[in-house]
Amino acid sequence: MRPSKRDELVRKALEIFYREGFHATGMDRLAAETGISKTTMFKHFHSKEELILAVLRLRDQNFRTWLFRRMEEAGPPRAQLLAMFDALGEWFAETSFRSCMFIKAASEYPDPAHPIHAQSAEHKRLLFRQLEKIAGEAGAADPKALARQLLLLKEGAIVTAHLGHEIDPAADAKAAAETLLAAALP
Amino acid sequence: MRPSKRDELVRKALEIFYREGFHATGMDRLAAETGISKTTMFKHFHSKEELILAVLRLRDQNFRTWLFRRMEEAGPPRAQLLAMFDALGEWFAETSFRSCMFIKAASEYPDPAHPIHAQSAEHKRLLFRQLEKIAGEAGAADPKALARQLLLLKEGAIVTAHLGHEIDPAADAKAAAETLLAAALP
DNA sequence: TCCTTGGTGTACCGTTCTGTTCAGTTTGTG
DNA sequence: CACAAACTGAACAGAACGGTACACCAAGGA
Repeated sequence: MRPSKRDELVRKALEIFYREGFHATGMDRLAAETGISKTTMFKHFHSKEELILAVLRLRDQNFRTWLFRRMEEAGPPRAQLLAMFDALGEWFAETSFRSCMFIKAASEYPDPAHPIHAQSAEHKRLLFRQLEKIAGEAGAADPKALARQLLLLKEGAIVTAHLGHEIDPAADAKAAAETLLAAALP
Repeated sequence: MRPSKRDELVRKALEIFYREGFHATGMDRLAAETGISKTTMFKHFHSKEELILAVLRLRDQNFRTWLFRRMEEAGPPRAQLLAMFDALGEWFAETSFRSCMFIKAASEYPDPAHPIHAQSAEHKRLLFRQLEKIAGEAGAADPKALARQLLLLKEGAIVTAHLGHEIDPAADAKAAAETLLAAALP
């Protein structure tokens, strides 16, 4: 039962930060909504920034696990790449969807040298690595280039789903991805 | 000389909000950095939110004027669509580049019903309309669909340029756009 | 000349921010 | 039972937050 409060705090803080934003959520409100005393919060994390970094680590784990699992279930590499957009579509359809936590974090901490910004960038790099690997397995002549293009569609779809007027950005992205795959795969 | 202070305030606030973020920039700091007294600021805008909305209106004007001019200079419709990504590349290369102001605004005001969020969405819709028009002139069978796909690449490139590790997201987006255009145009 | 309009400077209001202090209470384990 | 670790509530700093009050100044037009 040792680190349960800590984990509980990070999990609940993730929800609240994701819903309300980082600067807009004070530590007092966090304590009130989680039911965890401020004293305990600051015993586990010496600053709000440390807590945010822990939240982003958890989000990175959860998101990559979820997405990669969904992709793997699709079978062959080419289908895996397309399955990413089906997974995105399900995510966008959730009522709790509020864009990508890392895009939001980078928006609120725009200085690239800031730890929160840097850690958000790291998440994107990990996604790229995995996509590059699958693109290679699919037989792409330039797996890096294909991965970069597919990720552009992914980020664009996320932003558009949050901000745009479009009905189904995930479907648009998938259609575009099919065109790109047709051109990049043998 | 009548409304010069007001315009000056909006212009300078735009810079600072863009660089630092909305929540992170207080009205006191805004007054200090612009040299305009807080009294005057609150005489022109009755709240911080009103000022932000004025800033976003200015940004929308500036950005659309700049981008559409760059595209028009490229000549025929197909070249115009591709020229968008060249313009993005120049923007990303500026040292002051810090992502898209509207994506950031929507990140900090995540509730879609919030005026700031809604106005940011309106900017994206105006971009879509223009792209749809050009896609139609270029002879696309489905101009709406093509415009949506190209905008996904644009948003993705912006986010990646700000957050990612990639060297030249604008070039990646342009390459992908060429593939999409080849498939969508006669 | 007078009077409006736009701007200034400074002090202030109540609230909220991150972070701390301290005395006291639970809780699992030897 | 005893002990240490974890946790709590409430109060408190000091700064920053959005926003206001008030007295004053400069310029332009009637």
